[in-house]
Order: sequence, then structure tokens, then C-alpha cells
Amino acid sequence: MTSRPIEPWRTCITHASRHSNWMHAVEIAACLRELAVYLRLEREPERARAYERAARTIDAVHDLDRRLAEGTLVGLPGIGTSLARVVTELARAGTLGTLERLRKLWPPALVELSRLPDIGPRRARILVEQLAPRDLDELLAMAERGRVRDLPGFGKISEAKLVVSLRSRHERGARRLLQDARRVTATLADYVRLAPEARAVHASGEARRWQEIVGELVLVVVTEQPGAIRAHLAHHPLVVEIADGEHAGVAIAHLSDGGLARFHLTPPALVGTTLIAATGSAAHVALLRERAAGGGRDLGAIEGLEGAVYAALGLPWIPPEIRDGDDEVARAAAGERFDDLVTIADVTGAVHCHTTYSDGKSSIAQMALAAEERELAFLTVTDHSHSAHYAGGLDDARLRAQWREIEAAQASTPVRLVRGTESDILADGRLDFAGETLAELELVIASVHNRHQLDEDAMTQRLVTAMRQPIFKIWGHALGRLVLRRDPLPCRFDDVLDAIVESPAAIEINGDPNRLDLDPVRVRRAHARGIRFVLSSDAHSAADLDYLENAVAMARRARLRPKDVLNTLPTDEFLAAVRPAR
DNA sequence: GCCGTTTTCGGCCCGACTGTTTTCAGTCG
Repeated sequence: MTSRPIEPWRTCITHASRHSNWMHAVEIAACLRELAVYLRLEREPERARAYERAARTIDAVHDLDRRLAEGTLVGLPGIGTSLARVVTELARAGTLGTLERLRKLWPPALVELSRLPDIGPRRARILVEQLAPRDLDELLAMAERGRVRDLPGFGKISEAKLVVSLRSRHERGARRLLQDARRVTATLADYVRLAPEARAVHASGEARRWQEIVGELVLVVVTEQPGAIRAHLAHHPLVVEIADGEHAGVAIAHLSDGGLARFHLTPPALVGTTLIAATGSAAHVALLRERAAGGGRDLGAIEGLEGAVYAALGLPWIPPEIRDGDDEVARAAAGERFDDLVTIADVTGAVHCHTTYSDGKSSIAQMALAAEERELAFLTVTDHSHSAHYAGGLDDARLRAQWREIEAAQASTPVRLVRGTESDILADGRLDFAGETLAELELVIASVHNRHQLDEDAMTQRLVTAMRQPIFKIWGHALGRLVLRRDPLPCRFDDVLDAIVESPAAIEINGDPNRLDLDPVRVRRAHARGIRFVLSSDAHSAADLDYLENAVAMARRARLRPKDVLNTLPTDEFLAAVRPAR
């Protein structure tokens, strides 16, 4: 286990280690999306869609560098000879003749404009061509003066909507998923490191605290020449313009995807306090500032690394994941240490994995190999159950066929393969297999996949009934939320926790970047009731096993220790703890 | 521009909604 990282955040930086060029997948995908915007403006929606599809593929591909080197991009979904050439050129040269030409042809505001709600390519083009605003602020002023309502395709109502979305574009348009934020932050950090004036670069902000939704991206750059860093930043392909921040040590980059990135430029002596301020939360920093002032000190003037700043305040270092401004400072002051929160090195096995038997992309053998590579001792094979038609759920016969394949695969892997299921929780709270089949399984995950719209009473009843089933089961992606897309299931959560406390059950913390479910706030509530957890990746491919990192981070945010997590146990103890039949 | 053949060219999700029109275009999910 020694080879795996201890501090989850670090892996983000190491994964992004670069080759001779500096164009990452994130940047290539952004350029493809920008090209798609221009193609839509030029009324080529099919080609635009092809570029958007290629952007999604590049975002998702795990071995881009290898494929670039070997010239094996063609064959990836949506990548033909033409787009392979475009991607290769972007990767090698950092830009593309066509893209540069289009950027000169269309005003910069246009790309951002076409991302606003209710503004498609046609009306974006009308706004830009008829009003010729220098930027979106000027367009806002024009809309406020009533100059939009008489344009073709516009009226008073759409003008008013435009004003609203232009006024709120920064706070709303910049909300992004944690995974996206971490990737873009890492790529910006790598780029800044290329500047000789940058002595160190640290990712910070909400992404460092593993918040599910990230607004601004925040980075700390250690440098004695902030002007040189600003000039360097202006040349990044994602950067539209560099603006001044609230004080001289801050530069704000407007990104072509509509987001903002804030760079704190600090001299070496103040890196610790700057990193603390840049990481937040605001409430946490306020508590530290108060504590410093109580001792007659100015937080912003304390020199040294982060640990030294905390030490100067009489505190142990507090992990970013729990800097919520809740009671972490008070507890740390009272002597509680947080250096024993669960880490990825504590996790012994991969729970909740799909294979080609249902909607996974990798075979049982491929999943086993990926688990072995990650030094995991066991892997639970938990494909969907029969009711999940859309995902190719398994009936009894195919489940038993899978058991035979698991047995065969077991012969050639040291990873203990566990016979499991992700059983649908039916609308009435029953599980999807008969009791005798469930009893033959070694592990049961019970999840809601449909009928999300039941009312609170019916949903609570459904979940309570499911959790009271007389077998041990793991409540999978508990409240079914999709970050920024779907709210948690409506239910009386504490009633469900009551049922879990009484019944044999545990709760999953799902590391799928769209789910991150159960959320850390509710995990703390469940933890306070003595409920235990499993950390899972919900992997639908071998590479997805890395989503475990997200689950670990959510668990750390909830202050879980290894003892709170079932899949930190040795294989035999884990299997005994989760065995369905008792 | 990609893809999958009804195999080298035509389709690419499509219906609901809404504000703008005056019978529909644009946008969204």
C-alpha cells in the first residue's frame, strides 16, 4: 500500500504530469467546444455536434498522451481522420490556424454570449452584429437602455431575461462540478509552473476543500515577480483576459468556458497564510483571524508554511476538507487531531463495480486486473438487477452464469472477487431478487434507479421498507442526487436512518463525480447515529476505479476515520460484516 | 465531421415550450 498517495489532493497534481507540450485534454476539449460554437454560428449544426462529441471523448479518454504518441486517436467515439488531425495539431502546437482565424473573425464576447440561457447561435449573432458591443458589460448596458427589444427575434421579455442573465453571469455561469474544477485547476497550475518566475504553485479554493460545486478556481503562486506571472497567464488558451483582483496580489482570469480563476501571487514568506486565505472557507479563515487577533497577531502577517501558521496559532494543521468554519477550530484548540481521517491507503477493496454483464464497459477479468494494479485486496462484482432494464440488468439465470465466470476468473487473479448485486429498490420497497437468491450472494447493494418522483410519504415508506429487509444490504447512492442536475430524493431522512440503525445495513458514499452521494453533511448525521459506511467508485469501467478518491474525500469531509468504513477491513472481516444472510 | 450501412451518401433525438409571430423559429432537456 505504500505506493499510493496519502493526501488525496496531491494525486490531482501528479496525474497531470506533462510531456514536452503543454496542451492538456482539458484545453483541447475547450478548443473543440469553442470551434463548435463558431460552427453553429456559421449554421453548420451537424459539424458543430461532431466537434462537441469529440470534446466529450477527449475529456473522458484516460490515455490521451499515449494515443497521441502512437497516432491511435482514430476509432475513439466521434474521432475520425479529420478530428484526429485537429486534436493532434492542438496538442502539439497549442493552437490551430482555423481557430485563430475564427477568433479574429468573431468578437470575443460572442462565445461567452452563446452560453447564456435562451441565447442560441442565431440570436447571439444578431446581438453581436446589430449592436457590436465591445464586451458583455457594454451589451448589458445596451439591454438596460432598451436597445435589444426591437431586434429581430427579441422582445421586451427576452430583453429582460438577457439583462438578468448578464447581471448574474459570473456567479451562475461559473458553477462547475468538482471533477471539472480540479482538472482545469490542475491544468492551469501546470501551465503556471512553466514560468521560470513561479517558484511553486498550489491549487486551493473550494476544489482543494473538495466541495461538490465549485465557483471560482483559485490558485496560489509563489513568486517575487507577479508581473511576469500575469503576462504568462494571458497566453493560456483558456484565458480570455486578465483583470485586477481586490488587491495587488490577486489576478483574475476570465476563462473561455465562462468561469473565473483567481491567482494569489505571494512572496515565499507568506505562502502559508496566503494558502489558508485562498483555500477558505471564509468562515474558517474568520475563526483563525479572530484567534490570531486574540493573541495580538495579524493572521495575514504570520510567516511560514501552512503548518507553521496553524502552529503559531496554537493549533495542529487542519485538513482542507474540514475547514467549514463549523467547530473544527474549537475542537483542534481543545486538542482533537484530524490527522487520522480515512485516506485512500486505508481502503482495502473496491465496492460497487459494474461489468459488461450489465452496463459496464470492462469485463470481470479487466476489472480484476485494474483492482490488482491499485493494490486492492477484493472487488465486488455488483451488476444491475433485472428491473434495471435500461442498464441490461441480470435475471436469476444470467446472475448464476456470472457466478461461473467469476469462479473462472478467480483462478488467475489474487484479487478476491465477490459475488454481489446492485439490486433495484422497487417502488414498494422490495428488492429485486427472491430471498433465496439474495441469500446466496456475498454482498447486496440496494439502490433506487427509477420512480424518483414519489411524494415524501411514499418515498420514506419505500426506503424504510427496503432498509428493513431481513438481510444485510448497503444503501447505494443513497438519495439519488446528481450534482447540479437532480435533487436528493424527497424523504424523511431520519426515519430512514432509524430503520438502518435497527436493521443490518450500511450506507455507501458513492464517488461517481456526478453523484458524490450520500453527501458529507448527511454522512455526519448518519455517523452520529453510529451507522457505518462503504466507500465506492460505482465503476462502470476499469479506469473508473479511480473515482474511489472522490468517495474518500467526501468521507474525510464528514470526518470519518478508518473504523467508520467497512471496506478498510481485511477481506475476511469485510465479507463477514456485509454477508446478506445472517 | 462521423458513422453505418438500406455499403461511399444521408442522417445526425425530437417533442415541448415559449416568445414571437401570425403560422413559426429558437432553445432546451
